[in-house]
Amino acid sequence: MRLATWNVNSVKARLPRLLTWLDEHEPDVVCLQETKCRADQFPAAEVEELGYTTAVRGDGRWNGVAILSRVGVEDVSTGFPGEPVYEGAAEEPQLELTEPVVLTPEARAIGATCGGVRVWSLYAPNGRTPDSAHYVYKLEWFAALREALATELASGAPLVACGDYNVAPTDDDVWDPAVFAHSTHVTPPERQALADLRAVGLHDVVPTPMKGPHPFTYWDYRAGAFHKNMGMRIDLFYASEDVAGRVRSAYVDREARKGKGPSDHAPVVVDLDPA
DNA sequence: ATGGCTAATCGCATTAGA
Repeated sequence: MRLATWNVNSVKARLPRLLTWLDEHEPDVVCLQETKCRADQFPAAEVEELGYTTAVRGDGRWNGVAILSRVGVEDVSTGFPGEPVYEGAAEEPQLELTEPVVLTPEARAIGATCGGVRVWSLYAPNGRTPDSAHYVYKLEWFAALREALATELASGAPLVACGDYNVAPTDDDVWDPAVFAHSTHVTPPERQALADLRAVGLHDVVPTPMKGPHPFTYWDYRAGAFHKNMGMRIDLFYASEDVAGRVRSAYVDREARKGKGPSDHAPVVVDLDPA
């Protein structure tokens, strides 16, 4: 069974590359993040032609997550209990004041059971700066995620929680720790949030880099960062113990970051032995 | 050759990404 996670940075802008990638790599399950489109605008028909059924969550602007599967999609959860609402959204001007503003959680998580594995596609809040409300929201989001996944893990079912975590687990997971000294993605509370997730029974399946010593998954579009391998490992594949024990291989497909019109993230691909 | 941002939006400038 082949699973993958990929922040595509707009599924519409990336659709030709996504379809080519699916055709070439033939994954059974793909978790997508930053689809940046409403659920009803997701190109479901195009991926269905390649044999995939879809579970999609998107509210139209930023964010957006999806699961593609050719081994079934059952028991879809559009989000998890306790998802925090980002209050900063309330500061945006409202054009229509006739109705009270109802804030809903952003489209950052979707779960489904695919081929007997509980799969979550996750897109953690960025955090922006460590002194921002968005950073507080990020930590709250991780805390709620931990509770939700702990509940699911208690059932004993095989589980995968993969996606763009927006946290580099160690200093080895950023190209230059000094550059991130006062930034999000590397602060002790963010790394503790990852440790708290591992503490409830999740294992970090670290992929093999296809080049260089670091399995980076993200490179900024600017300043030739990819060319210079100025990257970060922030797309993570967390798995329950039994799934982690079935991992035959895991790698970063940095080929998908090359060429014209790539996402700024590369897919992480994980092959599992049969249960 | 993998290159110096990119995508979406009530757009021609702003916001967000990380």
